[in-house]
Amino acid sequence: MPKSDHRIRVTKMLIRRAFTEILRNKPIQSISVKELCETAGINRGTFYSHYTDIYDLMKKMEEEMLEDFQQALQPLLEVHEEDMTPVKITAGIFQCLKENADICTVTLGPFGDKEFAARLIRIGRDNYVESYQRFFKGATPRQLEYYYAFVSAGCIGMLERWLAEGMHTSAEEMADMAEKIMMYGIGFLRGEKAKEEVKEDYPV
Amino acid sequence: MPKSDHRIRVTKMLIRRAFTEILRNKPIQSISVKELCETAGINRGTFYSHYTDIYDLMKKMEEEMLEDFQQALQPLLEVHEEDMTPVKITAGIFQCLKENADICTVTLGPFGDKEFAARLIRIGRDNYVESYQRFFKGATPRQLEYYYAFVSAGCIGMLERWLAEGMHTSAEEMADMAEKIMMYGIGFLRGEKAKEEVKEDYPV
DNA sequence: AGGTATTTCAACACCGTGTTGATTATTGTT
DNA sequence: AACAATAATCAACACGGTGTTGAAATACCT
Repeated sequence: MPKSDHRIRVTKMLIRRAFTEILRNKPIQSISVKELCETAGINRGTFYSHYTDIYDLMKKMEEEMLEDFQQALQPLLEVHEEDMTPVKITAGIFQCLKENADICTVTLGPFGDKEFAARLIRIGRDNYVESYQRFFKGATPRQLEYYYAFVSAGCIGMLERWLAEGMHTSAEEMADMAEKIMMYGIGFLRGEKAKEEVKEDYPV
Repeated sequence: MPKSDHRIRVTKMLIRRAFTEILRNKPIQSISVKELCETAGINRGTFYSHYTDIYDLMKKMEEEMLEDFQQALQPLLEVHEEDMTPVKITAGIFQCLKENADICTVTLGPFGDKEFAARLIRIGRDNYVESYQRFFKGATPRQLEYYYAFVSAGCIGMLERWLAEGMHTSAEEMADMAEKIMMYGIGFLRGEKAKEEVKEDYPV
């Protein structure tokens, strides 16, 4: 039982390369299987033996990226050492997305898939929300809900802008900005005077 | 020259009603003109005399919604009285979207159009950014850029959640939450202790 | 080299598309 | 009420992409 045939890997690679290639100048809804196979240089029947349609292809590509993402996130969250600050975790996330930039730029781009961003958010959600929940006992569940909705979407928004600008800023700097905005809101633009007041209350 | 034929308005109404109806349980990419016309109860040729395809229909619907949106926003931004607080403006925005809920729920929903949300953001952008720019002289342009990317996407995220939950929370409360998160970040969950420190610095 | 798995190729019926021209129905105007 | 103009309907059409088939060719792994 050969778990990975060389031909299959080549074929999938060709398909995916052609897919991201086409997706650069054309929205996904106007990509046909025929066109994809022509630019990939493979037979149309071969495509159908791996995917059911274009959207199935996209879903599967996203799936694999998310697995990478989760795998990269795991060690960051497990290590409970004192030098594992929230900023480092966030930086790790940015770094991971930078490494999968080819997929992320299209799937998070203007023609991208909203559901993908939503799933990206959900992964972080479970890990963060409970520590927030436990900590901010004064806050209502609804407030927590909306706070999370805001900051998660906000991070994605920052991420999209980052990818759109070619990721010139370092992952660490991005993480630092994201962290500060989440912590201090607009105070982020005024420096970090409020930092010390909040620091000791923040859950690790 | 009859500027508005009764038949046309009826037809368009039927089309749009059927469109939002179908969009409730199915992504836009799998909606065919044929299916749309059948549920709308009109001839397929009639559709093509008004729109070129499904996406053209969506774009035109969004267009009209955005005009409404901009019109509703205008008076809020023009009035420079002291009782026109940022919260009231934001509340006005939420209220406007609530009134166009039928379109917004689908176009901002999981199967919605990313570009629509992006345009919604851009409308507010020009108005807000310059006042931020003028005020936060210490901040770099890039920081401003990313701050705006974060909070605009954050507001949309909150909005999506709001629409998804049936808009039970009042527009004012939503606006208040959004405002506080933008201002104080996670401090929002801890009450408003930091409020006074920042207030006098915030641009009207 | 062997048998197996994958890709290729041509062909097929099927369905939605976008357009056409003729016909019918509805509108605003006189 | 009668008119011309406009809009909606209908049937029909060519076109192109879809998804599947079976046989032949090719590449893989041991």
